[in-house]
Amino acid sequence: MSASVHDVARRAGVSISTVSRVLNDTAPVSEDKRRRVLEAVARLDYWPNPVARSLVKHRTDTIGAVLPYVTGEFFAELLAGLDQATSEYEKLLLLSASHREATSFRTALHSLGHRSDGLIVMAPESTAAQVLKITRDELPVVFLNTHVPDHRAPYVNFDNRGGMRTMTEHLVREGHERIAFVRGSSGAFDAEERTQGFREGLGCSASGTEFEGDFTAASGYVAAVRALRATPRPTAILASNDLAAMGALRALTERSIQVPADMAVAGFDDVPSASYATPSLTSVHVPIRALAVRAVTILVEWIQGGDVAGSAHVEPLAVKLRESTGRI
Amino acid sequence: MSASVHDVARRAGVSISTVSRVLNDTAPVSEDKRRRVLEAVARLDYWPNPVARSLVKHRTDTIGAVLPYVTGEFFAELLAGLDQATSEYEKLLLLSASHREATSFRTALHSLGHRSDGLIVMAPESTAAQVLKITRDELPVVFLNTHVPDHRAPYVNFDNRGGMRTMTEHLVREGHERIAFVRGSSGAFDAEERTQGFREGLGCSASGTEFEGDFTAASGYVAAVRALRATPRPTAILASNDLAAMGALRALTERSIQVPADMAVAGFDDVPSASYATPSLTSVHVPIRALAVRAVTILVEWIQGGDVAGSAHVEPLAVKLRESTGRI
DNA sequence: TTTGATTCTGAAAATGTTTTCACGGAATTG
DNA sequence: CAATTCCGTGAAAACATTTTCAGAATCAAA
Repeated sequence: MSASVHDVARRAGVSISTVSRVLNDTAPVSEDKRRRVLEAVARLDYWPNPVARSLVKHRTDTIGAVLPYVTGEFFAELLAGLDQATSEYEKLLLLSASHREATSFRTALHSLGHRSDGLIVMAPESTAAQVLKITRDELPVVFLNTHVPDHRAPYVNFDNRGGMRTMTEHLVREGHERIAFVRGSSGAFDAEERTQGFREGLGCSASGTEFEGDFTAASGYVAAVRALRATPRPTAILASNDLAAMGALRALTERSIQVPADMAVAGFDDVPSASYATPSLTSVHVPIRALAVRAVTILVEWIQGGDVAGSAHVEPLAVKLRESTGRI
Repeated sequence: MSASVHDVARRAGVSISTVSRVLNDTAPVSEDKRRRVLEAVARLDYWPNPVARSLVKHRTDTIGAVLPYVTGEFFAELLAGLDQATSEYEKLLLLSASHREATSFRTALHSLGHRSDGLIVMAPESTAAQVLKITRDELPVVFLNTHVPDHRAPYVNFDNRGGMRTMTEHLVREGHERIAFVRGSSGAFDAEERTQGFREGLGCSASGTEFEGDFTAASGYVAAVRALRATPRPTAILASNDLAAMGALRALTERSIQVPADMAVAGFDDVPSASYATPSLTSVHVPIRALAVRAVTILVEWIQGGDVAGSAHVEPLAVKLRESTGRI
């Protein structure tokens, strides 16, 4: 068992209050005793127990993150942002992923509640109101890529709809009149928004065919195969995310369909490997890492007593053109 | 402020001990009082404060993970495994990444120490002894992909050397006599092992040229460019990980070098996107997700009092052949 | 010299739980 | 019927800190 304040106090010949005062620099202590305390701390290799500390200070120096899942490059980037920001603010990151159904979501929020000073919640398949009903304003919550219709809490989103609209408009402008669209997971807020954006972007000169999908490479593969069988055949495949686009790309290369000559392909997210695909993948760039940092920054400011009431950010997204849609 | 045991006890007209007994089912309580307690709990939406609980029980139901960084698909898979296993065991995951230098490593270990019941440590650039010197046997530590020369602690590794040796041998057998090798980060245990494996696999009939690298796509790109200039030109590029292999692949496609016809390419890790690259990437398959699960399982067993003294696992690795080395 | 402020210090309270202890009453045993 | 066991219960201790409170000592000002 490791040393406690009492051990340090005994060894230094002072009271535990004095030890605490030295360690936290919270009140003047005579030079003599300070030296003795410090020496005892070093000798015993004493580290204050953060649990006891949290109990009395009502502060855990920990930030909780509730995510739907953690696989894929998109989440790797997201986590990298969360990790970077939290460690910059000298906080720890308490992770609770794999939460898609409401019940596990609920328990996750509760067990993270007292263990962290605030939460970053990404719940594209849920809504902010449901989350806030559980935390009941007892805990700062900043939402990330989540629908917050009443703007009741700070959030950091990106323009799923606008990004996809811009991408679609670009394809139409490039002369594509029939575009196959691979949808994302049904029921997910961001997937719906992207689908909306696609429809808006089509305008009146182009027509779109939508295929089921769930953000996986497999779903993109299947959609591409089905798209190839359609008559007349579409000239472009636009997927709801890069992973699905990669799946589509694979289906096409396997069948020796030239990309972009015979079929253009585009994705969404612009994950790192999009630029390393062959052909490199045109995608809607989402600076998710920076957005995660931004969310943490807002949360930390809130925790430290700052006013973040109106902190709502919707990042505009731009298209990153690459080989898979031609005319690099 | 949320309700405490005292509030529940007062409302139910019992003592706090009784409330605790009902909630933890730790001693018989009369049916009448049990009902009243449960009703008060529901009414006040009471959730026991886990911090206070941890303080007295010396148990946090949290598992700490100390990682060198969190970017890339490899780490996404690793985290997915950690997350999956911890949530299965109803534990939380406390993450502390971005630790490569010894000093931040030290503070990370200390602050994770009292906040978690045990640690999963991946420190390829460090050694187990250094870590254990800090935790001083006060905390269960299971190592993942880390050098534990004295087998003093349980670890879950995979055969970096053997995997790379097998891959090299395969290339040699396929007729490659000059192979360019892209090294991983110097100083990292796994990088060194892979380099060793490459050298061993060459045998006497083939010759290898090694290029600097650091597990990034950029380093693979640069190495490939340099390899192309070498005379005589190598016929295969073998990278220390898939990301670097993707970078090499990119350099080659940009220069219209046919893969695998003009140049074979292979990687290590077999990340999900390796199978979606064009051409799909031959790689040494590392079941990192399953290995992470295994590490957590060992740790949890240890925490629950099991005997894990001899738990050392080194996963043998197999080569996954794909298009980038021909003869799928 | 007295007053008042300032500096330093330790005892004790507080944080929100679980667990130990002691005790009364009921049930069981001889 | 006495002795023993068992069940149900609340008071109090314990966990490892920080913080409040009050008191002692020192020092400056009047």
